[in-house]
Amino acid sequence: MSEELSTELKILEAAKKVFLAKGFSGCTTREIAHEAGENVALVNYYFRSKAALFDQVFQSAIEELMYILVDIFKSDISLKEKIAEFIDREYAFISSFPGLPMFILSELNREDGAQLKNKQMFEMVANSGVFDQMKEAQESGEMIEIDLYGITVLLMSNCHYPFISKNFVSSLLGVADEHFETLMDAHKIHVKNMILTYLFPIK
Amino acid sequence: MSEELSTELKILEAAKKVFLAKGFSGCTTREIAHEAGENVALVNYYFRSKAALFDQVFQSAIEELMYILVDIFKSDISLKEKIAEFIDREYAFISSFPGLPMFILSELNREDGAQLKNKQMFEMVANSGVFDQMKEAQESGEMIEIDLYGITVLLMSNCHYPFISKNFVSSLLGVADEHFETLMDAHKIHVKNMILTYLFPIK
DNA sequence: ACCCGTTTTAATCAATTGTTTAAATCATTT
DNA sequence: AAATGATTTAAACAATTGATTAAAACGGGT
Repeated sequence: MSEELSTELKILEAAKKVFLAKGFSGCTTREIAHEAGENVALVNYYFRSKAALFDQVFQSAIEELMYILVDIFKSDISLKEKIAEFIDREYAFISSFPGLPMFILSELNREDGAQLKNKQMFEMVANSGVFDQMKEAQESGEMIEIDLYGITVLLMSNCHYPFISKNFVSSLLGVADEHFETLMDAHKIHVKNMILTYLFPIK
Repeated sequence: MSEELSTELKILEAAKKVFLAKGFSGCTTREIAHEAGENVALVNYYFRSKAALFDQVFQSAIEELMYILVDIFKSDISLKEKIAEFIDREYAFISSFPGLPMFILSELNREDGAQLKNKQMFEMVANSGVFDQMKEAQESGEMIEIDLYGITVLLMSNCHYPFISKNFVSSLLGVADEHFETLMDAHKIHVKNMILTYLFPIK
């Protein structure tokens, strides 16, 4: 027997779904209320405004995405293992929420749009000792010379973009929806091999 | 002395600028008209509707992005050179229009949004003989086994995403705007090395 | 049964939206 | 200069937007 959600939670869940799919400018409060099966006025009653509700959804989306990073990077494994693990977990996670990367990136691009507030997450990565690990691996020659920006964009590019570009590439190459998951699995293998052998070349 | 643009062109250029920056749902016809310095009614007078104007902007954006691909792939150089050249030209082009990838991807994601109409471009790539070149390079063992999807997503990921994620990564790592171009130049080197050595490993 | 704070509802608000209209202006031809 | 068609303008249209209101319904405590 399914537990009934509170009205506030129903609206929040509906907002997540609708904002993720359509973005802030692409939907209305009425649409969110209808998705939640509640009265329009309740959106403002519980969340003050559309913008405030959006902000709550956005910040939690960011945190969900960053959590994987923090969780892996503070663990007690080698840098190479961390990166391999990150790619695996990132693909698995985004497969469950394919709209998440596009949502975050496009809303960060919107004028007067979402802002990264919670730098706490980044600081947790910084304090995980992973940067020392990087420096060490580079000094020993195990890892190539590459800065934090390069490694970040390299990983994010190859983990996020395949999902972001689904509609584009699929319609360009004529890929059916049911084949997408298989393609993504195959692509992850390529990405892992490519990035790991590039960052950690066999001497 | 600057040549005066026709009203129709002024509106079209303004529409490109505004749509690229804010997307279809993120702007109004009045905003476009104001950017063009023209009366609101002229938008509909020349382009029938906001949607029709958008469609025109979107299709031309797609064509601009695809033109590089066609132009390089039909040229008479080796596959490896084509890929290297593609990365160079893609970075140079997108540096001039940094909003283009995000615009196309996010509008293709929008419900009832933009659709890829012009498959002519893809057919020109298909007819360029580049697929035969791929098959040949793989049979000779010069290139690794990877399908068209894999190679497409690999290239697009590493050429588009760095620009798409500018706001995200910049604010995450605290990168100032004036350093972005330098970072991007450095990143292109990594991307080129990484992709080329992965696809064409030295035996 | 009554009270009282919380939640929910339907109705309404002013502002903004894309689009249309009808009149005014312009440019070209006769 | 008169006439014609194309262009431009200001005004208005109905529909939709985020948000607010006041009254109704609900629920726990006495």
